[in-house]
Amino acid sequence: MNIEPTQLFHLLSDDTRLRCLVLIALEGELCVCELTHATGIAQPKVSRHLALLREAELVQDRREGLWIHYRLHPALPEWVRQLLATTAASVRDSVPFAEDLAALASMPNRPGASCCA
Amino acid sequence: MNIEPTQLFHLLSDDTRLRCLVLIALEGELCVCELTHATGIAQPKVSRHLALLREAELVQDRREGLWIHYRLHPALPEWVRQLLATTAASVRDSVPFAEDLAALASMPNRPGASCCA
DNA sequence: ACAAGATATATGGTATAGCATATATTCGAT
DNA sequence: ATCGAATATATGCTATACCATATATCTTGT
Repeated sequence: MNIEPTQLFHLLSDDTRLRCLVLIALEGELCVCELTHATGIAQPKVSRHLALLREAELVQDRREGLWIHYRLHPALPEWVRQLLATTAASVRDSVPFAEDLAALASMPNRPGASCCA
Repeated sequence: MNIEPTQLFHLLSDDTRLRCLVLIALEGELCVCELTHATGIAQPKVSRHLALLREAELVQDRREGLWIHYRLHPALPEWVRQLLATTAASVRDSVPFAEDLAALASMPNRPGASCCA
């Protein structure tokens, strides 16, 4: 992937996209319903913004039955990965990110890897 | 300063602003005519974008005679400073940033600190 | 048939560009 | 000292392009 810096920053400049990306960066892999539940944002809106992140190859999707899981794209350049980590670490304790993480943690019936012991 | 992450990223998502910020981050302090010369962007355009960066307190200006020098704002949070450094380091060898740096280096009569021995 | 997710379209708001012009500061001449 | 010109930078104004939202609809898998 060979994203222009300005394009990267533009993708990060939207609330819906940044919240989803921070959650994905911190949790590793999340499906749309988890992102929707965590943020309280309408599903079509989440889906549309995830599509933009996917088209730019910032995230990669993986289907598993009904669910589609999103994770950071494996081919992400190191500086982008580092930038996302720095950002996620610095915002995870402030609104709305802390609330998103809390809502995600208390979500019942999560489909992802958080299933068993 | 207490900038919202999305606002920060929006400011970085414009070519003119990012080029100016990278130059300032790498050079320490630059005046408008240096930024104009280095980038080849029209002066009013540079000025207007610097004003946006100044209003967001990403940069600080200092008048010295005719010249107004811009530097990164001293009160910048550490993670923002780190993010800018990571970004600048990773783009400084690619277009258009490398050309900007070269044009700046070969600029005659620079007003800044590059004066005397 | 139902559930999860994706997409199309219309629309309203906002950012940007470009030109012209305004302000500030210095310098030279009288 | 004052006036005027020149240089550096900033700002009004307007047209335009872009982006995000919302609603409805479509697709895919069980």
